[in-house]
Amino acid sequence: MSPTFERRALLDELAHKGVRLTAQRRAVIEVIQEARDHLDAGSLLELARKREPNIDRATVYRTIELLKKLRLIDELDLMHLQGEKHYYEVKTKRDHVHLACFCCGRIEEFSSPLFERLKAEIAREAGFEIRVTRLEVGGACRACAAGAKSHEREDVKTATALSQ
Amino acid sequence: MSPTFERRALLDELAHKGVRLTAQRRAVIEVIQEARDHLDAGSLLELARKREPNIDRATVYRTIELLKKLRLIDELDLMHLQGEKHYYEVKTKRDHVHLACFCCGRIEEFSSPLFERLKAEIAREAGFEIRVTRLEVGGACRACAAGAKSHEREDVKTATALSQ
DNA sequence: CCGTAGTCGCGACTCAGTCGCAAATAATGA
DNA sequence: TCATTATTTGCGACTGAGTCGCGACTACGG
Repeated sequence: MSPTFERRALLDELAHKGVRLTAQRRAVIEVIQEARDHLDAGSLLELARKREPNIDRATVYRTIELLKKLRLIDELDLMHLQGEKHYYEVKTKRDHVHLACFCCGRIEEFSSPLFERLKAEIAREAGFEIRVTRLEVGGACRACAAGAKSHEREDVKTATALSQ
Repeated sequence: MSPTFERRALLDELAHKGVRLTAQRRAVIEVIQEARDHLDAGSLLELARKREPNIDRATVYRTIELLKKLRLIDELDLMHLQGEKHYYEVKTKRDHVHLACFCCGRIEEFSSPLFERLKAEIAREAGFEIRVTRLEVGGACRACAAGAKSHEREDVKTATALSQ
C-alpha cells in the first residue's frame, strides 16, 4: 500500500463522512501519513507549517481530536520518555505493542497473534467492547541490555540515576 | 495480605534500600497503599495532608518519582479519561490490564495468563528486557455496551459527541 | 547529641493542551 | 457562478500538571 494511496483513502474517507476538508486539515493529515516515526503535536505543527505556513497550534490539536474521534489515528504516550507529550500514528489493521527503551530512547514495534488473542479474551470474558488498546512496554532494548551487563546494582544511587 | 502488612513491608523495603524515611514520605506511602482506587497526584496530596498538614505538592511529586524509580509503584494514564493526569498503584506480583469505559468512566482490572505469555514472547523474540508494562484498553464496559445498542450510527455528529 | 548529606517548602516557572470569540471559508443549492 | 450558512480558523488568554532552584530543616550514623 503506497503512501499516496493511503493519503487519498484517508482524505476520501473524511469527505465521505461529511467532514469539511480545509487546507489546514489536509496539511495535518498528509504530514501524519507520510511520517516515518511517531510525531507529537509540536512536530506535527512544525511540519504542517511547511505546507500551510499560517496554521495554528489550536487547529492542529483540533484536527488530532477529530481524527481520534473518527478512529483514524491512535494516541501514544511512549512511556513519557520525553516529557508529557502525546504521539500519533495512523491506525493500522493490526494493533501492535510499543517497546520504549529507557536507555537509548528508541521505540520498537512488535505485533503478535498472542496480543490479538488477549484482546479477544478481554472482550469475551469481561464483556468489554474494545475501541482502542494501548500496550506500552518500557525497559532495555537488545543492544542496551547487552551493554549494561556490568553495572546492574539495585541500590538507590543506581535507581535514582536511571530514567525510570 | 493485610494492608498493615503491606505497609510495613514497603516502608521496611525503603529503609533497607537506604532511603531516608521522613514523615512526608510515610504519609504519601501510607495513602497510596490504603487507597481503594487509583489516585492522581492531586488526590494523593489532599489525602496525605490529612496526616501531614503542611506537606507540599512538590514533595508528593518527588516521592512519586522515587517510588517509580524503585519500581514500587506503577504509573497509569487510564486512557486520559479525565484530563492529562497520571494515576498510581502499588506494583503487584502480576501485571494486569486496565479497562477504561469511555461511557461511565469506570476502571476495571483484568489479568490473564495470556498477558504473561505475551510479555515472555516480547522478551524472547525482541530481546527486550522488560521493566514496566502498561496495557490500557478503552471502550464500553458490559453495562454501557448493553445500554448503547440502539444509537450506534457512525457519522461525524455521533463521533464528535463521543468522548473518544 | 552532633554533623551533614539528603530532604522539604516555597514561589516562580515551563509546557502541553483548551477555550471563547470575531473573521474567514467549504459545501450546498439556486 | 454566486449567495447563504453552518463550520472552521487564528488569535490570545487561560488552565492545570508537573519541574526547579534555593535557603531552611531534619533523619540518621557516628
